[in-house]
Amino acid sequence: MDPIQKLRDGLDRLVAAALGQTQATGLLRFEQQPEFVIEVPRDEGHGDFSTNAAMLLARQARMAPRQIADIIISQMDLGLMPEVVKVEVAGPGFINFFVDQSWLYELPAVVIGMGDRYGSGPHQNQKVQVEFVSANPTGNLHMGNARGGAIGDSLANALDFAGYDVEREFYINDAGNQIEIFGQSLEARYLQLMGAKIDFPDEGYAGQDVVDTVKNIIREHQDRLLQMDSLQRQALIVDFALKEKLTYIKNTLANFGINYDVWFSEKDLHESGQVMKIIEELRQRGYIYEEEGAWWFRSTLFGDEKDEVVVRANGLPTYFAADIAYHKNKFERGFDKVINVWGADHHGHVSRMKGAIKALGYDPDRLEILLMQLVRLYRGGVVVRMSKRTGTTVSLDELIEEVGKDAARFFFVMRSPDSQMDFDLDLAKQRSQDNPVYYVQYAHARIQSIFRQARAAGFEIKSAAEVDYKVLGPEEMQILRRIADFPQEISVAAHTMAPQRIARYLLDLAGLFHSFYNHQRVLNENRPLQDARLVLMETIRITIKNGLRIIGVSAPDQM
RNA sequence: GCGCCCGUAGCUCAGCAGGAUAGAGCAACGGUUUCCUAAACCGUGUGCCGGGGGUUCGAGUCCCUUCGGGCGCACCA
Repeated sequence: MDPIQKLRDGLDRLVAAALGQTQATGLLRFEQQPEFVIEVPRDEGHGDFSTNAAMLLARQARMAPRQIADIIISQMDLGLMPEVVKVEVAGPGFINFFVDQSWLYELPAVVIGMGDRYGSGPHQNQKVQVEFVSANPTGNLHMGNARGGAIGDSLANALDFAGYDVEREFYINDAGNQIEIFGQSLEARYLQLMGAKIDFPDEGYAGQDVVDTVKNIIREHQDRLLQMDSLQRQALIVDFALKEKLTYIKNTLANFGINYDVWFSEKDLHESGQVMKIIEELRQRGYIYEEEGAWWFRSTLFGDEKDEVVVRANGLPTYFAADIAYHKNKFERGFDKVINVWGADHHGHVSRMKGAIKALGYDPDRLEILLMQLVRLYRGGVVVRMSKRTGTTVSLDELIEEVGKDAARFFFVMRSPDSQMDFDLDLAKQRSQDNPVYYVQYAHARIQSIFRQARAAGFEIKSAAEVDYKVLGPEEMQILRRIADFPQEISVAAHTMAPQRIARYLLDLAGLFHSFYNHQRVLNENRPLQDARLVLMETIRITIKNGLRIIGVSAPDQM
C-alpha cells in the first residue's frame, strides 16, 4: 500500500478509537459516530493531515467544536502512531496532525518497486463499460468525436488503473434513418458520376468524403451497379461505404491511441430481434401506448416533458428504441456500471434513457452519462470556420497531422468536460514551456537526460533502499509529498469521472520538478546528496510517465 | 416557453465528496542568471467567485430565484 494511505488509515483508526473512548467514558454525548474525514489541508501551516470530527459532533454533543476537539485529543492513544509529532486544535475546530516527514523516505522504494503500477489501486471486482465516440459511420471524425475520444479513453484508463475491470466499446450506428439517407446520397453520387442527370437528395450528405467513397466504389465495380435495381444497388454501396468508413474510424482512433475491446453493431440489434423484443417487454410492463399509428414510450413518467416515439407510424423503430435494447444488452453482459460519453447536444436523451432503464427494472444510477460541451478551434487567434466542402472544420486525422496525437490528447483532457473549450492550434504546436504538454513531457526528457549524463560520468542510480534521504532539503521533500498524492489523484479522477485532474496533477508535478532543476544540481560533488537526488528523479520520472500513459500521451526520453 | 452546461484576477481556466486567509498559467511590472537540455528562474497584485435569498458550525462548492452566454427540445440520430 502507498505510504500516505497507511498514514490516513492509521489516523482514521486513531480518531475513531478516541471517539469511542469519549462516548464510553461519557465525556461526550452522541448517538452516532460522525462520518469524519482525514484530509490533507491545503495550507501547510495546518499540518499534514486534519480531521473535521469535532465540528461534525457540535450539534449532537451540544458543545463548542474546539472544546470537543480538546476532549477527543485527550482520549487519543498517540502511542499507536509514533509518526505523529504534534496534534493541535485550530480554526473552527479542526484537529490537525503534524507528522514526522521521514514517512516520505519509504516512498521512493514503493514507487520504484511498483514501477508502471505506481498509482494503481487495489482490484475492485467491478465491471465497468465505457462507451465513447460512437461516431456515425457516415462521415469524418470531428472535434466532438476527438474530445470524446480523448476523455473517454483517458477515463477508461484511469478506471482500469484504479482497479476496475474496464471494457471500451464503440457503438456502430449502422442502421436507421441516417444510413438510409447515406445510401441515397451515395447512390445519387454514383449515378451522377456515371453520367446520369439526377437530383441530389435535399437532406443528403453533401461532403467531399462521400464523393471520394463513390470514386472508390467505381474503381472496384465500374458501371456494373447501373443494371441493378435501386434497392440492391444501395445495399451494396452502403455495405462498401460502411466498411470503408469503419476502417477509417478504426485507423484514425488507433492513431489517436484508442483501441476498443468491442465494436457493437446497431444493425445486429435489429436483425436479432432484440429491438422489437424490448418494445414488447416495455409494452407488457405498461410503458408503451399507441397513438396516431405510432408507439410511444411514457417517458413523462420519468420526468421528461413529453413521451417519446419508439416505433414510427411506418413501422420502423426509432434510434431511441434501439438504444433501449442496446442498454439492456449492456446490463445483461454483467457490467456493474455503464458509462457513456456523449456530446452535450444529446443531453435531452439522458433522462428518457435513464427512465427506460428504470422501466426495465434496472437501477438507473448504474448508467452514468458524461456530457461534454462543444469545442471551438482557434488558429492565429481566430475561430476556424466550418468548411462547406467537407462539412467539418478540421477532422481528427487532420488534427493529429497538424499538432500530433500527444498535444491533441493533452489539450482535450486538460479541460473539464462540461465547460466549452477553445482549442488553440498554435499553442498546441509550440515547442516551449508555454505549451502545457511540452512542459510535462520535457520534465520526463530532462530527467532522462540527467541519467544519461550520470551514466556517462560513471554513476548508476542506486537502489532506493541504499540511499540516505536525510540529506534532502525541503524542496525535494515537497516533491516527494506531491508524488505521494498520485494514487489518490487517480482514484478521485476515476470516481468523479474527471480525467482533467490527472493533466492538472502532471502540470503541477512538472512545475515542481522544473523549479527544482533550475536552481539545484542533481549531479554534484556531494556524493550522498547526488545518490538521493538521482533516486528522487527516478520516482518523479515514473510518476510522470504513469500519469501521461493514462491520458494517452507519450513520455519521450529526448526532445 | 421548458431542460442541460457554463459564469471565479486583464485573458485562458483550476478549485478534489461543503472546510480554515479562493489558486495556476499567460499578460504586466521589477530583479537574477547564461548552469545536468535549449529565455529560464525568483519576486510583485488584482477578485461584490454574475446578482439576490436559503440550508449549514462553515457555501465558489448544496437548494431556490434572477440575469447573461452556449446547447438541446422531430414519427432525426
